[in-house]
Parts: sequence; C-alpha cells; structure tokens
Amino acid sequence: MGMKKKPATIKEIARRLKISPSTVSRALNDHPSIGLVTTMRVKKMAEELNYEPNQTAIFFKQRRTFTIGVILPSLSEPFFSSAISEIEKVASEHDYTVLMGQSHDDAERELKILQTFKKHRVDGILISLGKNTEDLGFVEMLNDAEIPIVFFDCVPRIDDVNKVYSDLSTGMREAIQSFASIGHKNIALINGPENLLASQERAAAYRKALNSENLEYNERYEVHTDLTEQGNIEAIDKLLALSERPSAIVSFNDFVTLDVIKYVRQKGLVQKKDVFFISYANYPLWKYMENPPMGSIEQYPDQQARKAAEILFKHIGADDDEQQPETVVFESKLVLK
Amino acid sequence: MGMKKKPATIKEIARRLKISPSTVSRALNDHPSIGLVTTMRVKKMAEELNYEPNQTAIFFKQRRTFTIGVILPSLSEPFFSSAISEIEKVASEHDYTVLMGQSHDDAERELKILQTFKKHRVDGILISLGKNTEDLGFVEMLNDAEIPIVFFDCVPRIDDVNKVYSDLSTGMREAIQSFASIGHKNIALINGPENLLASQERAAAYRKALNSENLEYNERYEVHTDLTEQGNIEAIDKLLALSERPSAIVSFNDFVTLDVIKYVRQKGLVQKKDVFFISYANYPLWKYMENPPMGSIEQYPDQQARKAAEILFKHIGADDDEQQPETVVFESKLVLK
DNA sequence: TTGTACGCGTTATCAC
DNA sequence: GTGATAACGCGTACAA
Repeated sequence: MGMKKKPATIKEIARRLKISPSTVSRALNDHPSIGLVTTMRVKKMAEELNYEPNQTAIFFKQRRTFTIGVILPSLSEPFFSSAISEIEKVASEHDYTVLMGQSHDDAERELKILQTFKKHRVDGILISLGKNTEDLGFVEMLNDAEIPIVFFDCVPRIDDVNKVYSDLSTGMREAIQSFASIGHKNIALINGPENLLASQERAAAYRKALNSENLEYNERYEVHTDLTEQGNIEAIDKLLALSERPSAIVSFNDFVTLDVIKYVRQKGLVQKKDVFFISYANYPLWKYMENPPMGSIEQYPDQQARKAAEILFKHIGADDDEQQPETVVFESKLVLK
Repeated sequence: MGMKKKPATIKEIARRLKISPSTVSRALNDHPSIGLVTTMRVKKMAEELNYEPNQTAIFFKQRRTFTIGVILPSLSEPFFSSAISEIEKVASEHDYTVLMGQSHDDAERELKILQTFKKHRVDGILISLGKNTEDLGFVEMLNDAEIPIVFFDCVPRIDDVNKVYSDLSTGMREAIQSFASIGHKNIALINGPENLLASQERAAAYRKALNSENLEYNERYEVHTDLTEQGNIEAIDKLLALSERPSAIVSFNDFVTLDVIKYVRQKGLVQKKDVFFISYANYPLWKYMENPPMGSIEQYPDQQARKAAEILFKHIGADDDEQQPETVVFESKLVLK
C-alpha cells in the first residue's frame, strides 16, 4: 500500500542483466537476430520486474497513437449513443481506442475538441457536425496534419471529403406513398427549424415525394417547430386550425410525434383514424405503445457509424494519402409499426 | 493539396531564428526570464510556421496525459449514455479528454480495456463494472501504477476504494409505502437474475420494506426474469397464475415493466385498477404514454456520474496518494407519474 | 537574458 | 548475436 513501484523500463532490465537496452528491446519484440537464451532471460526478467512498455514513449517515437477521436453533438441522444457504441466496437476490432467529445451543437466547442484531438495526435477523426457549424476551415488543418477525417450523419456540403450519411428522401418517398395508397390526399409536414440542413432536406424530399404521387403541394401544410414541446404543439395547432385539416402527417422526428400524439389525443382525435403519423426515427420503443404511430423512417445509426469507422480505418491503414475521398449514402427506410 | 507540411518543431523555430531551442521553449511558455523582444519574435515565427506543441512528447516527458479512461458496460443504454455524457462534461471542465471503452458485461474485455488504458497512461479511471466481473485484481495493478480509480453505479463490495452508487432501498421503501398507503397488501417483485448484485439488493430492500410496512413476505410473490421479453412474460405469468394474485408489482427496471404492461393489457387487465406498477428507472419517456405505470424509482445517473468524476479529479489533482478512499451513496427516489 | 547539456523510454542504424 | 549511438520533441537544471 502506498509503496511507489516505479514502472520498470527497458533500461532497468538491461542494467540488471548487464546487457544493452537495444538487446532488451529486440528480445522483447522477438527480433530474430537475438539468441534464444538471451531472449528468454530478458523475458523472464521483464516478467519479474513487471515490465510494461511505456506507450507514451512509443506513441512519441512512432508518431501513432492507436487512438481515434470521435466528436458527436451529444452522447445521450439515442441516435448518437448507438452510433458511438458501434464505433467503439469497430475501433476495438482494430485494437484502437476511442477518444471522445461532445460538441453540444456549439461550433466553438467543436473546434476546440478538434484541436485537442489534433494535439493528442489521434490517428483519425470521426465527426458528426453540430447544427450550427459553418466554418469548415478545420478540414484543411487536419489535412495538413495528415489526420484522416470521416464525416458521418451530419456532413458538410463540400465534396472532397469522406462522408457517410443517409438519404432522407427515400424514406420520405415511402411514407408519402404509404399515405397515398390508403387514400390520404392532405399530407402535412411538421419540419424542424428552417436553417437546419436536416430540415431543408426533409422539405425538399417532401415536395418531391408529393410530386411523384401527383399530390398538390400546399404551403400551409408545411409548418415548423423549434423542437421544444411548446414548439411542437404550436406546429400541430396550426395544422389543426386549417379549414381543410391534413389527415396524415410526416414529422421531423419521433420526439415531435410523441408530443403531437399526446396533444391530439387530448383534443379527442383518434390516431390512425382521424390522423396518421410517420416520423423520422430517433427512438426505438414504439413497440410498447398502446397506440403507436403508423411508422417511422429508420436511419440506422449503427450501420452508418460502422461504415464511417471502417472507411476511417481504411485511410488510417494506408500509408499513402492519395486515396479518393469516399461518399456512402444509406437509404432511409420506412418501417411500419 | 497533398503537400506534406511537416509540423514545425521548436528546433525548427530555433534554427530559423538562430537561437537555441531552449529559448524558444521558454519563450513559448512565457517564461519570465526571456526578453520581450525575443518572446515576440519567437511567437511570431511560431505563428507563421503554424507551430503546435507535440503533445505526445509532452505526455511522455510530463508523465501525464490529461486523459481519463471510462469503462461502461454499454454506451447505448440510456442510463449509461447520460452518465458518459455528464462525465465528458466534467472532464472538459477540467481540460481533460475522455478515452472510453465498452465492456459489454464481459470481464475479459473489461480487463483488456483496463490494460489498454494503463498502457495509454491515463491519469485516472472511472468504471462501472460489468455484471460478471469477479476478479478485482486490477485494483491492485492500478494502485501500483498509481492510477486513481473511481467505481460508479455497479461497484465492488470491497472497502478501500472510491465508489459512488445509489442505494436502491430508499426508493423501494417509498414504492412499498406508496402501494401500502392506497391499500395494497399483495405486493410482488419481479426481480432480475438471481446472481446479480443488483437483484440481490432489490430483494433485500423489498423484504425490508415489506417488513417496515408490517406486510407479510410471501416467497411466491418474488419471481425472477432473465430480462429478455420472454423471461419478463414468464415472470408475470407466474404471478398472474397465483390464487391470490398480487395487486401491485415492483419490477427490476422500466424495460421489464414495459413488456409486462403490454402483456397484461393483452390479457384484459387494466392498469392502475387491476394492477399497479413501479419499477427502477432506466428509461425517461413515460410522460408520453397514454397509460403509464404508477411511478419509477430514479437513480439519477448523471448526478452519480458527475460526482464520481469529481472525486476522480480530486484524486488526480492531489500529488499525494494518501487520500482516504471515498464512498458516496445517492438515495434512489420514487417519482410518481 | 540566453545557451548547453541532459533526460524522458524506445527503437532504427550501423558497427563489431 | 550484440552493443553503442542517435533520434523522436520537449522541458529544465546548470552554466555563462
């Protein structure tokens, strides 16, 4: 207790065995040129002294840390927590460790974490951008430092980077088709904040899907929420107030739908009768609900995350950095409940 | 593009300025003995060359990595994801970075991660043990390496370690009281696997609480589930089959309750009339449910995690390791819905 | 005020 | 087969 056992070093082993440190190093690494007896002696002594290589020294010398950095807006959201879980799995399969940070959608914080990671000399970075990130200057910074980076989920619009994300339009298309096929004509969208890329994509997908079904786009059917409970309720209220009330609603995500469902229930409307819901999925537990919405559009965060991590490791492995940037798009899919 | 800008070093700056590296080092660290002009010149050059200290070298030299390691059974479970989220916050407040690993309740994997963290020379470790961890030999290993460790949530029974966990009995007591106060006499417990410490604690708390309320303990009211959906249903089925069916049930956790509620609903039983539920909380969304259970016993993972992290940093900060091990117990609390 | 010299632990290179 | 040496980048006693 309290006794300070200084960790044994190669030098110490060498000293005790009266041989040179380099021999010890080679013996420990099973270098072929070292005699069997010496190798054994060294290993035995290493064992005795409880020798453990000092990784920080090795990192320093080898210029590799066997560490990747992962930046996500949040770790407590189900979408990201399953992503990080999968990323950690892939990393551990590659004998890598994960350094992680949360941006909390704050661009400044995001940048700070990136710099920290760079200082820590991570071998690669995975990032899902925060909602407000505008300045992508760090990409060049990391390029210069030769740290490969893969964007995932919330990716930048620029081209020459690795990115993995899901195409929101396929799921939207299925949702609208699904609604149309059971006779809905008045299909609304409760979208998120207008400045969000995620919202813009949903809006575009919505209009396109309506068009494909030969349904008319009605701008009053497209409302926005700031994603607070209050905002969600205001949004649905706008729709309910319309003279020709929509009978089917796609919403920004499952959390919005949860609030909305609760609210319309209070208003006496019956789900899947008076009004039908589909939303982008970020929450997995509909199966327990007495009266779940019609469906959710899945984005498979774990698959996305795995793919992103695999791409990253492909780039980390390659000595040459002249690889083409890679873009992988997953289709979002409607899953009926 | 593709141009390999080697990161500038102190030496490089020194060479260009025709001064010695040590002067540069001191100037960059605002050492008082360096002249203002020199300092300025150095900083300017550093700026120009885009100098960035090589942290791996500094880690190596200073024997500190400004990194803590966090090991959790899983990152995708809500309980742990809010914990890790909070830990990351605390770490970043201390300008620390978080290295993380998932044990997936596999003791071998857990140990491997611990060793990796040790190799990485993390400055401290936070861990919530996996369900099957028996061998605590690593505690001594980390003590020898002088790496402070704080256990959290799932903690070992040994004494001389730092630990933060919640006392399951307080919430159980409130739950049973709550049930008793509205007239329930037949209160059952759907517990988890018997070998789990978490189950044993619930069982003990359950019996003690019954006793406090002068209710008789009936062993047939204590059933077990392996926490699969199938197991959960079998457990409730056993209770429903009893001649004197329990009217109130405490269950291992919210997920069990979700399955059970769904099942009894199918059986035609009405919640909060035919049968009442309370469970240990690991899931936050009851508020959206049409017909939620009576309540949940909260364990506040974020508060626990924060406290654990703070204790860790207290120990990291202290040069001396002769600090007393600290134990903090949070009360679990019944929250009625 | 600045420079010299050394050490942190490891490994690659060259020499014997 | 093994040893000496240098080098990775930085910080810091000690000397000047």
